[in-house]
Amino acid sequence: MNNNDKKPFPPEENSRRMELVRVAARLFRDQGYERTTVRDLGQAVGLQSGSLFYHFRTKEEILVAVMALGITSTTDQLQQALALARSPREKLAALFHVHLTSLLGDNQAALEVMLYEWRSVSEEARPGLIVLRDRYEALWQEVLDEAAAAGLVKPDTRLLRRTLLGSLHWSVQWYRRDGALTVDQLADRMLELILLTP
Amino acid sequence: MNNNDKKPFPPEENSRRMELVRVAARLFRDQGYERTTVRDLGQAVGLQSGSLFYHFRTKEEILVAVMALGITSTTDQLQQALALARSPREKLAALFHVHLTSLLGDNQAALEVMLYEWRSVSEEARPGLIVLRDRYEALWQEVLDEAAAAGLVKPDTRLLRRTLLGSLHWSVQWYRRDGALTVDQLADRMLELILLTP
DNA sequence: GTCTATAGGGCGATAGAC
DNA sequence: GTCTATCGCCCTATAGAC
Repeated sequence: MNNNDKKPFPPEENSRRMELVRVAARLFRDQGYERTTVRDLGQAVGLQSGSLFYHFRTKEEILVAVMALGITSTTDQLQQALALARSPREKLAALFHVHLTSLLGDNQAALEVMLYEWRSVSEEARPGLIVLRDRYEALWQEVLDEAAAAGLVKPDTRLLRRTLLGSLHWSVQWYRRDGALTVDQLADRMLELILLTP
Repeated sequence: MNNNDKKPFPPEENSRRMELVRVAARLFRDQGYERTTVRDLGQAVGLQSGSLFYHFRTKEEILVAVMALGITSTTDQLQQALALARSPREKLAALFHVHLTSLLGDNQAALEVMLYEWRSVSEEARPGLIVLRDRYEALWQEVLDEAAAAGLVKPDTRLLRRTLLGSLHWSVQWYRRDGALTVDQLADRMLELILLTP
């Protein structure tokens, strides 16, 4: 099976392809997409650079796969957490905890690549990723609207969504895992900053 | 005069060099530093690519000059605005207005490059830029501490500084100049989101 | 200060053997 | 599915003329 008959964002069931995507996520995050060569990537997974092009048509296709993984797996985690939450307040907390865990936790470099490598995505590939991003942000919007209706946060929820996501995204620039705060503590304190009722 | 006898971050008095930096800022912001070639830059200023290296030793030196310009000019503007402000509340507003004007206004691509191209800066060049960034953030910290003492914002000012700067930085990803909000209106509404007393 | 010309190397991607 | 070998291109930076 070659990749020509794949849908744009398959569930990455194929484990070899999935492994490549995970390794690429780390390299792209650490060095940037443009600075990471296909030779770097091949070496990191124990392949010659040419062999990568059996699994992906282009280097950009790898980037798109990384970004799609980052946003879909975070969306999945958020959906699971929201299903367990039993109040607007708990749902609100889930937004912060899932996002920061995905961004700062030990498993995921992919979400960070999603946030910081948009400029390297071609016009053709953008729409598909935007759909995935919008789906994630729609979950945020729902929860924030519910929280505002319950008097937990200020009512300007569209701007609130954008500012909060900006705050969380930026945490990768300064958060240190060996610092004073755990990821969960950070999530709690960031939530506290925007709550109207302590 | 060659560039070998220049200080690390001169006031960019030389107007030819300054022009190069301004044009580079726009290209680096729009295409990214790595994707922008010295040929692109030469063409944009009407020079052959080789001629650029009379003004700068390396391409990276251009990036560093852009980033230094972005942060120092924003710091200057903030200092001027703070000198005119006559209350903690006015100072707080100045933080938002200056930052967003610098980031989203018509004159500055340099600050955006400062925020998003750190990965391309060599280890040797980073410390100098970090000093400039810390100077800017120290101004923020002072004003936020004063605002917290006056009961305007929550008291966790170190985290508040980081989350607010993240919120503002992220605005470049979604703000549209032809949209419903002017930059000043946006600054007011973002400020409103974190004020304890309306 | 800017030009022409090019050195010297790295890049993404392909072809064909196994 | 992976390897070896390599194509053709583009990159930053330099040398020397003007």
